[in-house]
Formats: sequence, C-alpha cells, structure tokens
Amino acid sequence: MGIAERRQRQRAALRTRIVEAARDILSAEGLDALSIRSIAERIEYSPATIYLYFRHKDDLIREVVKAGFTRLAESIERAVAELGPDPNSAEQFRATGRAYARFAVENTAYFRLMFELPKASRPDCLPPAEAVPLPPWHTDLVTLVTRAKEAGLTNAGDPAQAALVGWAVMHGLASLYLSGHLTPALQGPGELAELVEAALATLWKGWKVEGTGEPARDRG
Amino acid sequence: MGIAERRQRQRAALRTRIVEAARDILSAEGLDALSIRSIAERIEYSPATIYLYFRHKDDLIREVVKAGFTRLAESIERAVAELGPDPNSAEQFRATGRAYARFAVENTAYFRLMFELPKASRPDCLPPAEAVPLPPWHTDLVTLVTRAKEAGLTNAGDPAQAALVGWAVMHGLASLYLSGHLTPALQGPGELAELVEAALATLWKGWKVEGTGEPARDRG
DNA sequence: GAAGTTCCTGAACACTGTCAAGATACTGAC
DNA sequence: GTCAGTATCTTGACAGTGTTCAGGAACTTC
Repeated sequence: MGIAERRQRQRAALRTRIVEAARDILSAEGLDALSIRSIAERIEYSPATIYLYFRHKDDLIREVVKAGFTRLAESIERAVAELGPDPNSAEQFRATGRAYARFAVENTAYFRLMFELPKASRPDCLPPAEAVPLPPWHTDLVTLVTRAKEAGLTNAGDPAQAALVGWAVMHGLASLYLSGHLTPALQGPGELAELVEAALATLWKGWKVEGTGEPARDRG
Repeated sequence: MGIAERRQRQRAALRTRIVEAARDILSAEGLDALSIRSIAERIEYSPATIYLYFRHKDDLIREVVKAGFTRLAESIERAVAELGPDPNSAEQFRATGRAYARFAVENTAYFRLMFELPKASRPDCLPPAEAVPLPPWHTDLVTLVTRAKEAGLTNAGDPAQAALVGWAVMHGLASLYLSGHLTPALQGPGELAELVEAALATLWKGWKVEGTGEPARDRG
C-alpha cells in the first residue's frame, strides 16, 4: 500500500506548507496581512483548500503559534548555551530573560500573535481551560531556582512560583514595550535592555539570602 | 449665536454617546462584537454617521481605551485610598499591584483592548512614536519609590526605572493569565492572587537595603 | 419662500472567514 | 481498457467587516 502512504505524505507536506506560508507572511508582512486568501495565494491553492487541512483559521494559527514557541525556546536555549559550560544560576537566569526580551523585539508580529491569540471575544471569560502547556523555559527556570536554593544562594519560596514571576517580569516588559506604553519613558532602544537588566537584578536580589553580598558561583 | 452652541453641544453629545455605546458593547459582549455596525445599531444611527465623528474605527477605539485607562487609574487610587491615612510604602506598593491585577481579571476585554491595540500589523515595526502618555500610577510609583529611598528603606536605583519594573511585573502576570498561559500552573483562581503577592514581595525585597529586616514604616 | 448649510442615510466597494456543490484527477476492479 | 469510486481541489456564493460617496432631508439665514 505505497500509494496510501504517499498520499498521506503529500497531505502532511501540504499541511506544513500551509503553516510555513502563514509563518512567512506573518514575519514578512505582519498580522494584518495574514488571511486565508493570502496564504492560499502563496501556496498557489484555492482558499477553500485550506479548509481541507484546517477546520478553522484559528486551528491554523494555533499551529503557527506552536512553531513560534519552539522558536522562542530555541532562542533561549541558544543564549544559555552561549554562556559556556557550568554557568552560575544568576548568569543563566539573566541570559534567559535577555533572550526572551530580545525575541519579542525582533519578532514583533510573532510574539504578539503568540500571546494575544486567545480571542478577547467573550466579555469576561477567564482564560481557556484548553491546556496551553507550560513552555520549557519555565521548567528550566524552576530547576534553576531549585538548584540555587539547594546551593544556599536563595531563599525564594516555591521555585515554580519564582519561575512564573521571572517569566512575568520579562513578559510584562516586552508586552508593554511592544504596545508602545514604554516609549515615553525610554530615550533610545538601548534603554529597554537596561530596564531588562534592572528588572532581572532586582528579582534575583529579591530572592537572595539575607545578608549575602555578591552572588557566589554555585557551579564550576 | 445660541444655535451654533447648541449644535456644537449636540455634536459633542452624540460623539460621547458613540464612545459610551462602544464601551458598553465591549464590556457586555466582548471585543468581537464591537463593530461599527453594532455601535450604529445601538445608538440608532446609520453606520456611516459614525464616520462623521471619527475618521477611523481606530480613532474611536483609542477614545475607548483612554476611558479604560482613567477607569484603571481610578481603581488603583481607590485601592490605595482604602488603606487609610499615611500607609507605608510597601503597603501602598502592594495595593497598587493588587488593584492592577484585579482590574485586568475583572475587565478582561477592556484590559486586552487597552494593551493590544497598537496594530500588530507591520512585521517588525517597533512601538508607535505617537505618544501614549505614561499612566498616572507610574508617576505615583515613582514618588513612592523616591519617598522610600529618602526614608532609607530602599536602595533601588532609578525610581522611574523601578516603577516601570513594578508595573511590568503586574502587567506580565495579568497578561499571561489572560492569555491562558498561566492556567496549567494555577489550581484555583485564588492562586493568581498568591502569585501577585509573591511577585510584589520579591520586588520589594529586591529593592530593600541590604541587611534590613522587616520593612519599617516610613510614615505615620 | 429661496438659498445655503448641516446632518444623516442607502448603496456600494473591497475585504474577511467559511462552506456547499460541482469539477477534476487518481485508484482499484472487472 | 473501461468503468465505478474516491480523494482532492475549485467555483461561487453567503454573511460579515471597515469605509466612502452621492444624494436626500432638515434646519438656518436671507
């Protein structure tokens, strides 16, 4: 039954071609240009065809968003890896935050899509029950804080909670920046980076053991 | 020239009626229901009429957003005022953060509109140069930190920077919560409040003078 | 009452997501 | 090789969106 397999392969190929086209349009022309028709034109198919591969536009977008999350995760991993072997907790923490903010600034449309997706439609519907899994960097941050705790470098409470707060800080800065609410407070583009550093430093200090001076190296 | 004045008054009245209709639809039916036609129907005018009062839908929305910001500012002021006379810096800081998060949760559609407006249209356009003025609570936070600094309670660097970081933390938590990215980490609705408290505590502690124990009262 | 101004509307345009019905091309069986 | 069946794609429409523009109605001024 090689035929059935080939067909399945072709189906899968076209499906990913659709997602890639959507991703490209998003990166190159922005969210407003991302319509079913523009995607269809790009892949040289009829708009209706897309509905043979995705039930709704939202389903397609969700796939794009998923790709965005793995891209963001990769950026962070790369940034942490560039620290060299055995970086200490603080460095690792800062690198994660920096990479997050940087991704947001460099992939505006993508970043916004990733976090503004859940339709603001319903008036006061709370977040969707449908599971949006926690991103990998959250897990990494948790182990980071846990390790720092074990090394006696911090007395942060629940590591999971601390990780969420860390994520929130970076996300808040990126989000406010992208929505333009930070511009009156910032002179140049470099000042966002400063703000990021200040935020990371404050957080890390807030977790530090009382009386400890400079953060010691926990590894290597 | 009473006639000209009356006309001007009527014009202004209809204009605010449009904004109020938009605000009501947004609160009651959500962002998706907020169309030029739905607003027109609500005020019993033709859709085209709205364009005699607003050049584009975005201009109208901007007005709604502005109203939302004053509402949020009022919520925060109220929360701070409820602390009673001469609250200390930490309490005031926490109250601000709590009120912010609460507003976001209780006015989902409004909150999202306020911060997701700047069209994600362009691919990598950085935030709009058009001045979105800094909200009043930012100024309040700045004076808060400044006062705390003068009282020797904190050695936070630039108070303006600290205020932005504080804002970012709350905004990040709210934003992540509303986009559903926090749900897998939270058991119940009360846990967001816990997270908010943890974040505020961490921040405040990160600003504290080295070696200081419990935050002292700076006033009263 | 005529002329002029202001305000509003009906109807259209180009766009959107979405879908039912039909055309097309490929497959398997006789 | 032909025919039925199936998988795939397209045509053309529907209802909705923001937006514009020519024209009509009401009011004001002369």
